[in-house]
Amino acid sequence: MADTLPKGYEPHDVEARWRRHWEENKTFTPDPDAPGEPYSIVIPPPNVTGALHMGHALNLTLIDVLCRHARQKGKNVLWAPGTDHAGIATQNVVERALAREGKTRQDVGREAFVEKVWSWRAEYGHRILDQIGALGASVDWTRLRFTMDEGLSAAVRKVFVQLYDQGLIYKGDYIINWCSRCHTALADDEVEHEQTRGKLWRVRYHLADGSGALVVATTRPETIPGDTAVCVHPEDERYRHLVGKTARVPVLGREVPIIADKYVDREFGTGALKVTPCHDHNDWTLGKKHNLEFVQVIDENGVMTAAAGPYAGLSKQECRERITADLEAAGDLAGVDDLEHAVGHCYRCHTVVEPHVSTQWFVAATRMAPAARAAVPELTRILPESWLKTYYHWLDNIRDWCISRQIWWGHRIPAWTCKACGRLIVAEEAPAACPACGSADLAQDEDVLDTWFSSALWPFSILGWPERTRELARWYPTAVLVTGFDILFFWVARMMMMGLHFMKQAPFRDVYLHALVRDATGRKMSKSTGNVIDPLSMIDKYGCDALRFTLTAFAAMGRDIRLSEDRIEGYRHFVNKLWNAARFALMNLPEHAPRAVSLESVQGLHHQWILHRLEMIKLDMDRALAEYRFNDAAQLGYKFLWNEFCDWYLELIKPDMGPGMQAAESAEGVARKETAQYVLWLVLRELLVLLHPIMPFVTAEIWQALPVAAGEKATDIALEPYPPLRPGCVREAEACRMELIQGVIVAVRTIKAELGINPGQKVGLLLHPVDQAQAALLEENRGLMLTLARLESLTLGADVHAPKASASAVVQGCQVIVPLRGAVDLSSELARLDKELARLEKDVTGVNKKLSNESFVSRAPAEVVAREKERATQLLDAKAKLQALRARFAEALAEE
RNA sequence: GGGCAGUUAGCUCAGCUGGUAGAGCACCGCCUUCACACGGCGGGGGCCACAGGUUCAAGUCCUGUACUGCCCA
Repeated sequence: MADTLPKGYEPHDVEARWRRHWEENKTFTPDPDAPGEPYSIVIPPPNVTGALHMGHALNLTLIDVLCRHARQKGKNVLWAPGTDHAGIATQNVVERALAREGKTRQDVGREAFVEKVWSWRAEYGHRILDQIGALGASVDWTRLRFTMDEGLSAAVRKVFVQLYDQGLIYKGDYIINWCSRCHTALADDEVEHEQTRGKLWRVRYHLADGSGALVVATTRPETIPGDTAVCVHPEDERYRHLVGKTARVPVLGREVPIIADKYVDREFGTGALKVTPCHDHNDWTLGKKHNLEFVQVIDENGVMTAAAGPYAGLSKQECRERITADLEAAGDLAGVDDLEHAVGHCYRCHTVVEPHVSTQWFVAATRMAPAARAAVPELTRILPESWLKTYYHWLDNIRDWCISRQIWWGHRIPAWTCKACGRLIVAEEAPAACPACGSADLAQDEDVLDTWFSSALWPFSILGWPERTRELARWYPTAVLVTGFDILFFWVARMMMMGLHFMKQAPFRDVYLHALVRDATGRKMSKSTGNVIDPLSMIDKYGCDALRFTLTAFAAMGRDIRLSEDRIEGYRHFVNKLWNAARFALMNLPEHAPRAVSLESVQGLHHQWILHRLEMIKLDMDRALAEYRFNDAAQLGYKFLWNEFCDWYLELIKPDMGPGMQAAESAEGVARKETAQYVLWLVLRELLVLLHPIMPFVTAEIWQALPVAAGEKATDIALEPYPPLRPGCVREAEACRMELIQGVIVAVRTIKAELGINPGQKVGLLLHPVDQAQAALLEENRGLMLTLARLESLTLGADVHAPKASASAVVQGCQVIVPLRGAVDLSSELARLDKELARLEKDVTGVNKKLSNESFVSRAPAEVVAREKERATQLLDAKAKLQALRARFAEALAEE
C-alpha cells in the first residue's frame, strides 16, 4: 500500500504549499525561445488598489483553465499579469483618505499628492496580486507590469506623440461630460444612463414682434439663460409659420432665432425645443450646424455664471427653483408634467454628469474605428457572436474620444506650451527650450490621460513595445482575450484600434466575453446592496478548487451567472469525492507504479468499458475547451468522475482487489489484481490531468501522492501533457455490453428498493437471456453482478423459468427474475409491474404512431426508420415478456 | 424609441448542426456495505411562456404576442 491521505480534503495547507511551489520554481515562466506554438493571454489588469471580487474570480478562473489546458497541449504559454493605475478611482480613494485628515488635494499640492498615491500603491498594491495568486492563477510573476511603470509610461508617451504627429490626436473645444464631483471630463462611455423620475416644464416663449408665443418643453429650466435658439421640425404645421422669426428668452428677454431642424421629435413635449449649445450634446451639434451663439451659464462647479444674469452665483438646483418661480410669476409657465427620462451619472462616483464645453484632448476615434471594425471577424473572432452587432454598432456611431482628465493621478499629457510665444510642443521628453522662440519658459499641460488610454496599449506595451523584444515577437498577437462584456467598448474596441494601428496586427485572435456574476436572485452584486459574495472568504471556507469548479460549471456562453453560497458548498462535495476516490486508489495500489499491461488488449469488460469512456471524455473535453464551452468541460469531468468512475468502476474492481473476495491468491487472481491496479492507476492519473485546469490544487496534491516507478520522483501535474489518445481503446460494442450488466444490477436494486427488501439482504437471481451470445456475456460477468447487486446466487440459462412468486424485469430482452420469499409486500410488486407496463405501453404507442405514418416511413432517412423499427421490436418483446411474468405473478397472488 | 439576450422539473440551469426531454440542489423512501454521511441505493416530479408556420418529425428552425433583464439613444 502506498502513501495514505487524510480522510477529508483540507484545502488550506495544500493550496499554500502548491502556490509556493509554483512560484518558487517559476513553473509558469515561459522561455520565449522554447518550442511549441505560442499561446498568450493578457490579464485584464485590475485596479492596483482594488480587491478581488467575484467578477475577477470568474475571469481569472476561465483564463487559468485555458492557460493550463494550453500548456497540456504543448503550447508555449505566457499569461502576463499586471495592474492598472485606475486614475479617477485611485485618486478618489486617496482623496477620501485625505479628507479624513480634513485636507483636500489642493492643500497638499500636486507633487505631494502624487507622492501620496504612490505610497498608497506601495502599501496596498500587493493585495490584489496576492489574491490573484490565491485563486491559483498560473501567471508569470516575473513579467508583472503596472500601467504607470516607466516602460509602459514611455509607451504611452510614444503613442501620444505619434498619434499627434499623424493628426490622430488633437486639442479642441468640445462639449464633454463633466463630473463636478471628480472635477474631470469623462468619456462618453464613462457615463451611465439611468431612468430617473423628473419633470417636464412647458415654458412660453414670446415672439419678439409681439405677435404671439410658442410653448417649449424642457427638463432643465435652469439652462434657459443659455438658450440661443428655439428649434422646431421643418414639417410641423403648427410652427412652420414661425420659422425665421425671433423669440425672447423668458425672464432674460434676450432675442434668439426660431430655426427648423429634422432632429426635433414632433411627438415629444410640445414639439418645440429650446437650444442650449453649451449644456446639451445634441444642442451643441445643432449650434454648430446652425451657427448659433454659445453661451455658457453653468461653470465646472455646477454654479451659474455671470451670463446667467440674475441667477449668477446660484447652484443649478437653486437656479431651477428660482427660475420656475419667476416663470410662474410672469405667467409664462404653461404647465409641468412628470417624466421618466435617462439621466447621465458618473460611472465612478455616481454624481449627475453635466454636459460642459471646454478645451480637451481627443483621439480621432472616428478615423481609427473603421480598421477595428474591419478586423472582425476576419482577424479576430468575438464570442459569443451575439456581441458582434453591438461591437459594430458602437464603432459605427463612435465620436472622437476625449482623453484628457482634470486629475493628477495618471500619465501627464506630454504637451508643453511656450509661455513666451504660445507655441504648443508635443514630445516624448520634456523639451529644454521652445523650438520656435528658444524660450525656456515652458508649461506642461496640467491634465493627465484617461486610464483607458494606457490600457488600450496593454497587449503590446507589457511585452516591451516600443522595444523589439523577443517577447513581443513571440507572443503578439495574443491568443484570446477573456473579459466581461461590460468593457467591450472601454477596453476591447480601443485595444483593437491601437493594436492595429501600432502593431499592424489585431491584438487577439479571439475575444471571449463572459457573463456578469450576479446574486442568487439575479441582482448585480454590489457593496451598496450588500449582496456581494466575497471570493476570498469562499476560498477560505470551501477551498479554491470548489470555487473554481463552481464558476467554471456555471460559465455557459452568453448567460449571466447566478451565484449563491450553497452552489459552492455543493461543489466542495465534488472535490471531496475526488479526494476519496484517490484515497481508495492509494489503499489498493502497490508502493510503486503498477506494471503496465496492454490497454488495447486488456481483459475484463469493466476495464474495457472505463477505458472506452475515458477516451470519449478526453475527446469531448478537449473540444469543449477549444470552443470555450467551460460549463460543458466541467460537466464532463463531473459526470465521469462521479457517475462512472466512482459509482461504477471503483465498485466493479473491488472484487479484483480485495483479499477474501473473488481474487484468490492464485496466479489468475494475482494477474487480475495487477490488471485492475494498472488500469485504476492509469485512469485516475489521466482523469487528474483532465481535471487539473479546473481544479489545480487538489489534483496536484493527489498526483504527487500516487505511486511512480521505482527510483523515480513524482512529477508536477502542472507540467503533464494532455493524456494521449488511444484509438485502440475505443470500443462501442463493449460499452454497450457493459450497459447490459449495469441494467441487470439496477433492475435488482430497484426491485429490492420498491419491495421494501433491505439493500444489504442477499437474494437469488434468475436470468433468462435473449440468446446464446447474451448468455455467454452474462456468464462471463457473473462476478460483477454477484457483488454489485448483492446476490446470494445467480442462475442463468434458456431453461430458467420464473417461479410464480417472483419479482421481475426485462433488460435488453433478458428476463431478470428475483424469486420472493419471506415477508414481502406482494401487492407492491404488482403495482410496480403495472407502472412499468404502462410506461412501455406509452412508448409502444408513440413508436407505432410514427411507424404507421406513411410519410414518416417514406420520407425520413432510412437509418432513422430502421432505428424506430428496432425500438418497436424491443419494446414489444419487453412488453410481452413482462406481461407473461405479470400473469404468473398474479396467479401467485391469487393463491395466497 | 433602437438593439441584444432570456422564458425547459419546486429552485438554478444544460440541451451543438431538428430524430426517445437532462443535470445539480431541494423533495420522498431505504441503508452506520471495509474511499467518501461532503456518502450509497432507489424513487416521484416537465403540454419545454403563448399563438401560428415550415417539416414525415420542432424544446431545437421561421413569424408574431406577452412578460423579464441588459445595452444604446
